[in-house]
Amino acid sequence: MVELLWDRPIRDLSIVTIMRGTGLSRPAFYQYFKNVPVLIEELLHDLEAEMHEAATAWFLSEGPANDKIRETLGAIIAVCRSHGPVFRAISESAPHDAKLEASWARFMGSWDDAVEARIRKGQAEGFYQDCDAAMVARALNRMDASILIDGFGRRQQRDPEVVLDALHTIWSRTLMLPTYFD
Amino acid sequence: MVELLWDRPIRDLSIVTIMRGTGLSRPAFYQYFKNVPVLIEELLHDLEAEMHEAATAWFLSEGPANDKIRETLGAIIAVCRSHGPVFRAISESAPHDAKLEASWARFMGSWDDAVEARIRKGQAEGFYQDCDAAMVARALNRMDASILIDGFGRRQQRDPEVVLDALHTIWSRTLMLPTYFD
DNA sequence: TCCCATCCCTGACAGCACGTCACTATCATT
DNA sequence: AATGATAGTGACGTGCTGTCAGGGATGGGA
Repeated sequence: MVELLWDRPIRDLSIVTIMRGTGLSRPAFYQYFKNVPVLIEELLHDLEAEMHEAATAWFLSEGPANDKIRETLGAIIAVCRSHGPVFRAISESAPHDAKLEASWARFMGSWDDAVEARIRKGQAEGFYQDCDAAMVARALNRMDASILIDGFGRRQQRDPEVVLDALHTIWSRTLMLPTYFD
Repeated sequence: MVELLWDRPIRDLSIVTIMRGTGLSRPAFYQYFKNVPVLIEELLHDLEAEMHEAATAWFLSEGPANDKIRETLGAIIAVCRSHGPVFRAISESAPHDAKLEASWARFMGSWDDAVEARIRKGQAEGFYQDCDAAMVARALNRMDASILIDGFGRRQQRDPEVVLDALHTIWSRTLMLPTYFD
């Protein structure tokens, strides 16, 4: 099914098309998964650890850590380069299933909390500019999610360097005090 | 139907639920619209002019125009405060319909082009910082879309001032040379 | 007043995808 | 060889979509 997601839009993801690749019949699907949204939810769960691990560089850093921001964005991009279509499937399916919507909101919410906390820490230390940490964290996270899904959610992907540069530009100019630019 | 969108998630938007409010039967829907995605596409078309008009303050401005950025963001927020659910419906339905997906991509693409052009102009004039104008424009636009739909896409909306401050913070810090901050 | 043509609307139908269930085939164990 | 468990399927009911032939109401003309 993940193979399908690389080339097909979400609207082609019926249980028939999923099972077509397996040589099994449609009802066989229900012996392994409750339904498609639950399957997608499991894929999200599998990726959650990998994503959070990718972000530790900045989350656990001290000081302005502008290079850590770049490193973390790069690691996140790397995850999306190999699993982008899964994230696309999750975000596009979420509005159509209550449980998946809740899982996706919780996933994004945990990022919002972590980023907000790290921004507050940098502000308290005097390295980051003043701003509404909660709302800015939310906005930057939504930007990342949209751009990553847009750029790496299907087979033909964008140039990772270009995306990294753009995101890092926005993150660092928003957060860093000009003094602490590398 | 727009009334429905204020309170119901997109998954509740069947033709039966749409027609329930009209006192007419389900087939009557097809006398006025080809299908639901086409109806949504018409709503998008109606909003397109209003949105572009909201952004003229910055697009047509000269110089750094940091206040025009804020004014334009505020005007866009105002449109979303009254039509947010429509934008939510469009963005959430787009992946499930090829034509609507194309319309939505074209709509966002025209914003990307306009913002990119304005950034380039500011850079040429020496008021805006150097950056990949195309990719940064795309990222900022995706951020706006996500945050606006998230914040104003249903009845219970966020505080517009908080959203405006956060977005303006990110836009201005990303684009402005520190010299030209108001 | 009566007729009829036009338009708006509806009941009913076929198509499609989903989720379930009773049933079968296969295979390991005794 | 008999038995039990497990994997897999055909067939059914449901809900939604899009279409179509038919039924009323409305309004102009004889």
